[in-house]
Amino acid sequence: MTKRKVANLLALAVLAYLSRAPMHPYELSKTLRAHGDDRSIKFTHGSVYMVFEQLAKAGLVAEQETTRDGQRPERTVYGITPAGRAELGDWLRDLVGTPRHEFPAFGSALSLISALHPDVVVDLLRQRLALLEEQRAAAAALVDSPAPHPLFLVEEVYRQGLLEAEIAFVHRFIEQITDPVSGWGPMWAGYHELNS
Amino acid sequence: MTKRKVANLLALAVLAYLSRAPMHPYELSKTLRAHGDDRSIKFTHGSVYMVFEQLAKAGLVAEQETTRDGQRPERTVYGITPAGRAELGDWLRDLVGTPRHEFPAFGSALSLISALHPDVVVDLLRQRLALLEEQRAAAAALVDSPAPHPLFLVEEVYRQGLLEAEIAFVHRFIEQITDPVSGWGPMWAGYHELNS
DNA sequence: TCTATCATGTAACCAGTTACATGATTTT
DNA sequence: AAAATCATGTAACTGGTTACATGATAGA
Repeated sequence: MTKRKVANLLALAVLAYLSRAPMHPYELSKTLRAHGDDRSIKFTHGSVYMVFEQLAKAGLVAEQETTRDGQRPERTVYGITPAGRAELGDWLRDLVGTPRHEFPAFGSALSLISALHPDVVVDLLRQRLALLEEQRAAAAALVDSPAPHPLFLVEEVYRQGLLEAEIAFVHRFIEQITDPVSGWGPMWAGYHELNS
Repeated sequence: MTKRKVANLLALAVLAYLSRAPMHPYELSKTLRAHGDDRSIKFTHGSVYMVFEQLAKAGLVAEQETTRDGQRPERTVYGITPAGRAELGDWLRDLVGTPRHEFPAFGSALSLISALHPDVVVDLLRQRLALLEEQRAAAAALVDSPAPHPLFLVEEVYRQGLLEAEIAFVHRFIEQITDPVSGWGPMWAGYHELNS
């Protein structure tokens, strides 16, 4: 996997949309939000412009025309280049075919969690559980809503699966701490006294 | 959740370790790797120095002494401040108690996957499955290895849960595409012809 | 007509990664 | 004694976020 000229996943979305039709950055920004792509890709208004610039510099998109509508600012329309099309395909295949190590924040927190007292951890986990269950309900509503084709919601289904797994994990974790006979609580609390 | 002065999760780990004993950046870097924290937190040698600087600027750690060992470069030892201790606790509680929306790369790819032909998608998913199963085996080996206390592996257990969920999802997705009677393959392929 | 919001873009700042630098050990 | 690796740090580049700017509609 040799380094991509533009690594940001927003760039992947830009290439994907431009492979359908040329657009100017603002329009793309709107389209992304309209399609709910902000659920799966992180971007802001400003970053869209940045990505266009980077893609242009890398030769993956090219300025196509500059139009003006009344006295509004000029709009620069970009189209995808053949190199851009190739990159789009290659990148997508890479992402789908090869899992990469990621760093979810909750995992990081777990690795340092012994710095908290077990009693507060249990409280926090219960709170998390409640919030996760809310998210689960929201995701379920989305997935069950009428859609053009379930393929367009497949990413939500994936999230749901992850959510479900996290909920199960938090449940088990709470039990491991609080189990009255073999729970980690006392040992953890003791260890906690020692330092702090 | 008012904005943190230093947002990088590496900073959280630094605070956690310094809450035990003062250290200099290089030593901390080594300690983190020795503890396998690089599985849950992304950092490089260089970023550790950066984070110390940021933390110092924010008043969460403070330079404590500057020592020199033979003709090696000077080492600057930092200690956590009371403000740092407070930030550590607050931040951890926030991370554990409140789930935040994240953007796994596979999810982003899924949201754009219709740009690929369904046949290659199935191939790629099968490849992914094989790699995921390897990771699962590796994670299982880790979790089953003898450890001081399972609490120190709780983060790996979490990862395992996510992995398991992803494997299940990929399985189902493959079936949805390839099912001979109601599979999405043909429709998807047709739609794909239209543009490109 | 005033205010709010939309449409479009630029610029400044900050954080993170990579590469570089250099003396000290250890290995061959 | 040469080569490799460790120990420690700095600097340059680059990417991403936030804030700012400004004319145009639309709503009150």
